[in-house]
This record gives sequence, structure tokens and C-alpha cells, in this order.
Amino acid sequence: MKEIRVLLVDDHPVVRAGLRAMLTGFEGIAVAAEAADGAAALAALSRLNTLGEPVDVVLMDLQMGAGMDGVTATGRIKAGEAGTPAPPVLILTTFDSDADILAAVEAGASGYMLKDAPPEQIRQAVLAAAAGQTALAPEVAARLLGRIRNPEPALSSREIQLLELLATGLGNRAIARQLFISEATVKTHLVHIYRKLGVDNRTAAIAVATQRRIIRRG
Amino acid sequence: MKEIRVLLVDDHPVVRAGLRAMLTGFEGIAVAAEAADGAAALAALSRLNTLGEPVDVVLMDLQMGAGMDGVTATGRIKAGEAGTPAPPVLILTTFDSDADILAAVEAGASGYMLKDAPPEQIRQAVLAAAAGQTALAPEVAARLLGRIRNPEPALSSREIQLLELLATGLGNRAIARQLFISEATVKTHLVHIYRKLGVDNRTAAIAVATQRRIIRRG
DNA sequence: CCGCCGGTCAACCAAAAGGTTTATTGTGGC
DNA sequence: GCCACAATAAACCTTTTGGTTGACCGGCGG
Repeated sequence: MKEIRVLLVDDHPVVRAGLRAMLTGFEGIAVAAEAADGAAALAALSRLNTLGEPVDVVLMDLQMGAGMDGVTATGRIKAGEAGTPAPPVLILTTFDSDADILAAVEAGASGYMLKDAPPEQIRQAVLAAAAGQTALAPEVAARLLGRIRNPEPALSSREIQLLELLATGLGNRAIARQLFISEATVKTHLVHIYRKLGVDNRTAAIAVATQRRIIRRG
Repeated sequence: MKEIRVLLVDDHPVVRAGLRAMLTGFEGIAVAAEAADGAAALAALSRLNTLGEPVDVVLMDLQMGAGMDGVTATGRIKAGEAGTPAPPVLILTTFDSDADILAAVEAGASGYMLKDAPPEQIRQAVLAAAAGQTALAPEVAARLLGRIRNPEPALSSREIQLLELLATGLGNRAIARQLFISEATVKTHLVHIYRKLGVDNRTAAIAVATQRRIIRRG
């Protein structure tokens, strides 16, 4: 059986070295190339394609310091920017927030693994991805199921707008002026937000909203 | 010259593999053992000590999922819990917020490197630590120097500690309980923090502190 | 030795935020 | 037309914060 050729995409040299060491230690898996960010990954894919040595699986980190992040890179790869057919993309990252997972899956990732996974789990995931299957880390799968079981109340766009102003440190009066509404209305909105997020004060609301990636981080 | 014996402490198997591969590739550096969290690190140090094979440098991650985190582990090592003399501890982590750096240094770390550092930088840092010197990543050093140049009102480490709890959404009472101080003291600290940051409420303090990377957030 | 500073605490007052109830308006679905 | 719901708003009350003043202790530097 042919070897599975993997492209590593991660901005940390240490992590790349670790994956390289780990994967080349496995039977039937080889590291075709490495890239430090999304742009380099696309370039590497194109290059290997024209060389007639296409990669079988892309192993990609999500958050990569300066360069193009993993989600957009995955989207571009899946859009065929690096030549067709697009290889399966397996996400390997540290965080498992709902927003991250959903974004990755929507971008076309065929798997989502956590960096603290044991080597064997990573190997299985690579094999599965190469075979065209999807591979979710147990923790991730559990979280997705739990979210389906009890869907969380969604915030309206107006409420999110309020949350964003909230996070900048404005008081209720200032928020009211910004949005051309009365202070009373701001308070009403806040009460609704608190209920939906399961908190009882503004700083906790910001903490939760940030963690769930409902609002941006600075 | 004798080889420098390193203990790796990181909860990610991938990262450990990467560091092992990287370090053993360097002349004069060997990996003595690995540990997945602080407790295991202490155990490993004791064991190697009694075997007469003491480690020369501990390379430690700060945030380690479940087990004992890096700061407390560093503190315990420096307190001599794993036998004396305590080896130098070199922090190798992803984040470079003031809070993390200060906590690590106060715990007795003799260096602070970032995981996205090039291998050569890591090698230098290990050599420096083994020689009893301190090693700071350029980015970290730059920020500390910039802090000294600018007579910007510096927050005390206690104040930063408060700020971190603040950002999790806790109220004054909860913060007081967490830190084993009275609510009055919390309020006093907050007033000082507000003055230094130039704000007049807690959410604004969090916003500013996050932006200035005094505390970490996403 | 003395003064300064960081950390601790208290009492007090004013302002802001949290919580509840009630109500009006507009929009979209059935 | 009716219902549900988002957005708006007010009145009322309780709790939490913010701001000030003053005080005590311990360490550290002049």
C-alpha cells in the first residue's frame, strides 16, 4: 500500500518537529512538507501538485500567530486554490470552543483533533482522513452531542451589538447614547443577555461571550 | 564537557516529541526524562536525583490542562521539594502576557521562551539556563524594557492578579473570597487599578488591560 | 531611624447596575 | 386576525460598585 503523504501546517517549529517525529515513526505515513502558515501551506500544495507528488492529508493548526489562520486556509484549500482535487484537511489544535469547531467544519475540515491527544489517536485520525472519512476527537464529539441535546438560546443581533459596546467598557448611559435608545432599554436588553448567557453581571457576560466567540477579541 | 540533562514538562505528547527530537539533535544536550504535568515532574526529579542522575535544566510549559500547572510546579521545585539543589527552570509557553511572565519569574523561573521560537533560540536558552544565567525571549525582553522606559504607572503583581479574577466575571465578594482578603481591600485595589489604567469601571479596566496585554484573553 | 510604599481593612456616601413588572409598537408566521 | 417575539420604555426597589478618607503593618532604602 502506498504511503500516506502528509503536509504539516503549524507556526511552532517545536510542534512541527514533534509531529514529524511522531508521524514518520508510524508505518505507512510520511511527511511530504511543512508550512508555517496558511499561505505557505497553499504554496506548498501547489508546488507538490505540479511536481506530481500530491499530498494525501493536510494536518493543520487553527491559530497561527501572524499569517493566514487555519480556518481561512482550509476554506481556500477546499475551494481548490491549490489545485484539484483538494486533499482532506485534518485540524489539530489546542482549543475546542464551539465556535472554533463549527468554523472549521464549515470551512470543510474533515476532522478535528486536540494537541494533547495520544499519538495513537492522531495516527488513527490521519488514516481515517486519508481514507476519506471524518475523525473527531472524543472530547470534541462529546461536546457537539451535548450541544445538540440542549441548544443554547441564540442572541439577537441587537443583543450582540450591545455586548460589543459592553466589552469596550461603556456604562449603560453611554451605550444608550451610542445606540440612540433609552437607558431603560439598555437595561432590558442586558437582562435578556444575562439570562441567555447564564450570568448575572456584565463582566461575566463579557467573559462568557468572549469564550464562546460571540464577540471578537481585541 | 558533560552533557546537559533536560527534563521536559508538557501535557502535549506532540510538543514533547518535538522538543525531544529538537534537543537530542543538538550537541551537548540530552533529554533525561519527560513529564505530562507538574506532579509528574516533581516525581521525576526526585527519582533521577536518587539515581544519581540529576537534571541540569527543567523545560516547562505553563498551562497544562488537568494537572498541576507550571507556575506552582516551578515554585515547588524551587522550594526544594524534589531535592536540592533545585535545577534552573526554563519556561516554554505560548502566551506572553505580563501576568504569565510575572507569575513565572516570581515562582523562580530562570527564563521565559515562546513556543514559536526558532530552534536555535531554544538551544541558546537551554545552554544559558544550564550555566545559571537567565534567558528571556526577545519579544518578552523587549516588552519588559519598554515597560522600564515608559514610566507608565505599573500595576503591582497583586493588582494584576485581581485583574485576572475581575476578567472572569467575579464580583468583589467572590474575588475577596478567592484571595482570602476582605471586600474592602478588593475595592481599594480596584480603585488603584482604575487610576493606573485611566478608567472608572471594571469592564473598561478589563478592556484596557486586555488591549495592553497586561492580562491574557484569547 | 525614619519615611515611603504595598497590602490590608473600615465606614460612609453617591452612583450605577441588577431585577421585576408592566406596556406599547412593529414584524413575520400561521 | 391572532400569536409570538424583538425592540422599545417606565417605575420601582435592592444590591453592587465607585470614590473618599483614614488607619495599621511590614519591608526596604536613604
